[in-house]
Amino acid sequence: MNQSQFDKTYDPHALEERIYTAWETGGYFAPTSNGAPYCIMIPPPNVTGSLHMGHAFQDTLMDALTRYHRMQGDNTLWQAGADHAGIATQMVVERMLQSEGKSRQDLGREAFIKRVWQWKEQSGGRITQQLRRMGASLDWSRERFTMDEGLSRAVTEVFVRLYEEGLIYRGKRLVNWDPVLHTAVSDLEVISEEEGGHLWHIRYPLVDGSGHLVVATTRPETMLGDAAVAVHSGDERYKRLIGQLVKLPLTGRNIPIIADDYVDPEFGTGCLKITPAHDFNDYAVWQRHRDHTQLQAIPFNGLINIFTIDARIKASKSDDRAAEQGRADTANVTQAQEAGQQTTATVDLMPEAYRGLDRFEARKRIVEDLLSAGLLEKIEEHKLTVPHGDRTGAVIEPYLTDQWYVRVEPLARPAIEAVENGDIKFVPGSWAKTYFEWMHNIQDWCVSRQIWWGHRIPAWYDSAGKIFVGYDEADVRRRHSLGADVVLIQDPDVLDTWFSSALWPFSTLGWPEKTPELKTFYPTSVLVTGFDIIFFWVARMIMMGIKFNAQAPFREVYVHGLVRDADGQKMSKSKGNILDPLDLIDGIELESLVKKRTTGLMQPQLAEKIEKATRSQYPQGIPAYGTDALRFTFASLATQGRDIRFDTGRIQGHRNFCNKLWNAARYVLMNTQGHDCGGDGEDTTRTDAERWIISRLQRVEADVHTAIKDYRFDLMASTLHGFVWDEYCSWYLELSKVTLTNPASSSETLRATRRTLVRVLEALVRLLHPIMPFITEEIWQAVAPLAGKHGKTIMLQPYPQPEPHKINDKAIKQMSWVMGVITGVRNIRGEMDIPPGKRLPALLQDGTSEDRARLQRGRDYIISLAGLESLGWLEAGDPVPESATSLVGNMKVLVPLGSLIDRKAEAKRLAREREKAQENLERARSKLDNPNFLERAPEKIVRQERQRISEFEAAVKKLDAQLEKIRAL
RNA sequence: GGGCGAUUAGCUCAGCGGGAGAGCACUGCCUUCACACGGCAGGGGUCGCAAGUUCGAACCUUGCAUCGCCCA
Repeated sequence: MNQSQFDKTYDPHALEERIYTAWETGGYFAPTSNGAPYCIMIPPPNVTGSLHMGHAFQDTLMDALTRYHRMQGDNTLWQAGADHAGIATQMVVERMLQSEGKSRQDLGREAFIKRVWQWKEQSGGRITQQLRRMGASLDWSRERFTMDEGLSRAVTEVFVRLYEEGLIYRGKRLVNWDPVLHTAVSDLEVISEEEGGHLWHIRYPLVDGSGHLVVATTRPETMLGDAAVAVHSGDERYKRLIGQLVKLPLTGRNIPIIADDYVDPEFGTGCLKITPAHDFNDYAVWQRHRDHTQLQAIPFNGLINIFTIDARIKASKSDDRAAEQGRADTANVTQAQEAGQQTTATVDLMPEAYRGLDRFEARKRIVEDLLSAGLLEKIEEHKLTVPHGDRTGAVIEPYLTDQWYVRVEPLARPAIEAVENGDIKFVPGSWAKTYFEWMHNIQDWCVSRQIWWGHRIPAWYDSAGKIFVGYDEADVRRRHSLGADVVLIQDPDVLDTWFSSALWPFSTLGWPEKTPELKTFYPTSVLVTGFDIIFFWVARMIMMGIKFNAQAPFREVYVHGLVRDADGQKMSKSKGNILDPLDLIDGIELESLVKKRTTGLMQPQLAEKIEKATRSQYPQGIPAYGTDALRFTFASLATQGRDIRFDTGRIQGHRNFCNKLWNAARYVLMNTQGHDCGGDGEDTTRTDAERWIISRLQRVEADVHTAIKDYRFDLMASTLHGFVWDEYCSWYLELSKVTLTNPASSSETLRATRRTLVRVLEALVRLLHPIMPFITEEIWQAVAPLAGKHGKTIMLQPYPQPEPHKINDKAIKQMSWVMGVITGVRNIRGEMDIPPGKRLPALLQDGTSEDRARLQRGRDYIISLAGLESLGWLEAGDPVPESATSLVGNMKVLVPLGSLIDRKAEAKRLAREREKAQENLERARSKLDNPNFLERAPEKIVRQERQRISEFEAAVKKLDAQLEKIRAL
C-alpha cells in the first residue's frame, strides 16, 4: 500500500469486494476456539427471498456485535443459514408452474418437491451474496438450511418427543382457513383489518306463526349453516321465546331459539344467528348447547359445514369429502379413513340455487332472495374486522378440519419464568411486557399445513384411521409390531415453517447429537430481532429451547425498530416506496429504479402513481453511497424507538463522513510515510495537543464500550462521528500542521506528532471497524505498519481499550483555553465577514498569571489557527485601541478595529452576547435568591451556581463597557 | 374494548431531576498546501396542554389532547 492508492475522493467500489474476498478466503469468519464463546444466530432469511432494508439493518447490527466480540478476543460465531419458508416458497414455485400452464397437482407431490429444490438451488445463493455485499462476517462454512438432513432430523425428533409426552395432538377444530392456499394457517398468520361492510337485518319467522325474530348479521351467506338463534337470557324482549323454533329462511330447516349470555343485547337486534361451523364465537356457543335435544335434532348436531375448501357453497359429495378432510389432495388418506368416518352428505342441506357459488356471490344472491321474499328488514352500513391471510390476502374462513396442535401452555410456563427470573433479558426492557401479555393468553398452536413444501408430519394411519407417530415408517412398524400386511399411509401435511425455526438455535449446532458446538455455543449470547416476530419466533424458540436443552436459547433479546420510508410509511411493493439496500450501495439510475418499482405489481394500476412519485423523489436516481456509509447510517438510526425512518439525506451525510475519514488518513499518510514516526519506547516530546487528543481518545473508547454493551449503536456512531470530525480532524489535524510546518520544531516533537497522528488514527479505525468494516480495513492496512502494528487483517486486531492513566487533565484545560482564544478570534472574523486569509493583530487583556503561562505554551497554535499577524498582552497602562472583543473566562481577546471592522456590526454582536449572558445571569440569580435552594440543594450545585453568577456578572460588565466604547466612537 | 408507545429546532432524532443538544436543511464569508462528499462562523426551540411532587421538572406523578402500533 502506498499513498498513490489513496485518491482524493473515497471510492468504495474500488475496494469492498476485494477486501471481502480476502476475509472469506482467509477464513477469518470462523470461531477461533480461543476465548469466551460468543454466538449469534442469524434469523434465517427466506431462501427464495432477497435482501431488504430490514435485513440490511438487522444484519449490520449483528455484524457490528460479531466483529466487536471477535476483536475482543472472544470465540465468536455468527451462524449463517436460511429458512425454507414453506408457504412463501411454494407460492413462488406454483406461480412459475402457472406460467407454464401447470398446477402442482399436475406434477404430483414428488415431482413438485423436486422442482422446489431446483428453484432453491438456483435462488438460494442470492441472499447470501447480498449478505456478503453488506460485509457480513457470517461463518459461511457452517451454513445451514432448515430442510437439511440434520435440521430435518431435529424436527422429527422434537415432534416425536412432544407427541409421546402428549404435547402434540390431532384434533378437529375450527381453524383459520386460507381458501386460496387450501391450508390452515395459525392465528399469527392472520391479519385483521377494519373494513366497511353491512349489517343485514333478516326476519326469521317463528314456526308457530306468531310472528318473527330479526337477526342482524354481517355474513348472511352463512345462514345456510345456522343451527340456532341465540338471545341473552335476561333480555325481556325475547325471554318468552326461548325454546321455541324459527323457520330458517331459504332452507326450510327449523332451528331453536336458545339463551346464551355471550349475546350482547345492545348489538344489532339482540338476536344472534349461530353458525357453529363458520364462526369461532358461534362454535363456542354451540359447544355449550350441543347436548340440548333441540340441537341434537338438527343434522350433524347443528355443525353444518357449508363451504368447499375454496369457500364455495358445496355442490357435490366429493366437495363434502374434501371438506371433511380439510384438504384437496388426500384421496389416499380418505380411503384409509373412510370406514371410521360418517359419510352423510352436507351437500343435501344446501339449496340447489346456491350450490357451487363463491361465498361472495352466494351472499349477493341470498340477499336478493331474502329481499324478494320480504324477509330483509333493513341494511345498515357497518364497520367490521375482516381477517386476511398474510401471504395471499384472501379473506380467511373459519373452517372445521382435522389439524395437529402443540399444547402450548405447559411449554409457556417455563418460558415465562425464564424472562421473569432474568435468565433472558429483553433490551429495551419494556418488550418483556409484550412478551408476557402474549404468553399469558397463549392458544394452542396449529402446526399442520396443507401444503407440500416443508417437513412432512411423521404420523401414519392404518386403514381404521388409527394414528402412529415415529421417526419413519419402519420405526412405527417396529414400535407397534405392525406386520408388513398392515397398510400404513403417512399424513400428507407438513409442519408450519416456524416449527423448524423454533429449533434454530440448537438444530444448527447439531442437536440432537451432543456436539462440541452445542456445548460451546448454546445458550447463544443474544438474539437480534424486530418486535414484529416476538410472538412468531422469539417466544417459540424460548419454549423449544428450554424444553429440549433445559436452558433458554439466548441470554439477551435485543429488539430493534422496523425500517420505514422517510415519511414513516411501511416499505411495500404496492406503495412503491421500497429501497433496495444494494441500490444504495451501488447506486441506480432513475429509469432502472422506476422499472424496478413498477414491474410485477399485484395492482398494475398503481404503476403510474408510483412512477410519478419516484421521478419526483429521485430525479437523478440514487447515487452510489457504498456499504460503509449504509452501515454507519443504520447504526446511527438504531435508537430505542420502534420506527426507523430511512431518509437518503442521512446516508449522504455518512458517505461524506467516509470521505472525511479517508482524507484524514490521506493527510496522515502524506505526513508520516517515509518519516520517523517513532517506535515503541523511543524518546518523543509530546505537546499539549498530543496529550489532549490522546486523553480524548481514552474517553471515546470508554464511551464506545458502554454504548455497545447497551446496544446503543446510535450513541456509538455519534460518539465516533463527533470524535473523528470535530476533534481529530477539525482540531488535531490542524494543530499538527502547526508543529509539522514549523521549522523550529525539534525532531523529538516532530516524531511525537507523527506518532500521535498515526496511532490515534490506527486506534480510530479499529474503533470504527465493527460498523464500517471496509474503509477501516483499507486505511488500517496502510497505517498499521507506521504505528508498529502487524497483522493480516484489522478484523483480528484487538479492540481498543481505554487507558485512564493516559488522560491528562492539565493538557485538556490548556487546550480548551487555546481553543477558546482561537474561537474568540474566529468568531469576530466570521461575524465581521473578514476573509480567512486576512491576517489580524490581536491583544489579550486582563489575564491572570495562569493565562500568561497558557499563552506561552499555546502561542504558536493560536497565531496559526486564528490567522493572526501578531499577538501580545495589553498591559495595565497601555492605551486601549478601538477593538472588537470576545471573552475567554475573565480575559478579553481584542482584535483592534481597523478599516476592516464594521462598528455597527460589532455593536450588534456584543449586544447579542450581552443578552445571552444576562439571561443566564438572571436565571442563576433567581435560584440563589431562593432561601430553600440554599438550604436544600446539594452543596456542589450551590457552588456551581455561585461560580456561574460571578462569571456571567463579569461577562455582562465587560460587554457593557465594550459596548459603550463602540457606541461612543 | 384491553395493552403498549410517542409528542424536544423546518425535518429526523438523542437527552429522561440541576447550564436546551446532534445530523440534515438554512444564512454569511472562503476554491487556505487531507477533504467543496470541504473550511470558518451564525440564525433557529414558552421541550403537546394542564395540574401536582420537588429548593429545582423536557425529565417524576396524574389527567387531557393528538398520533401510532399490537391484541380482541
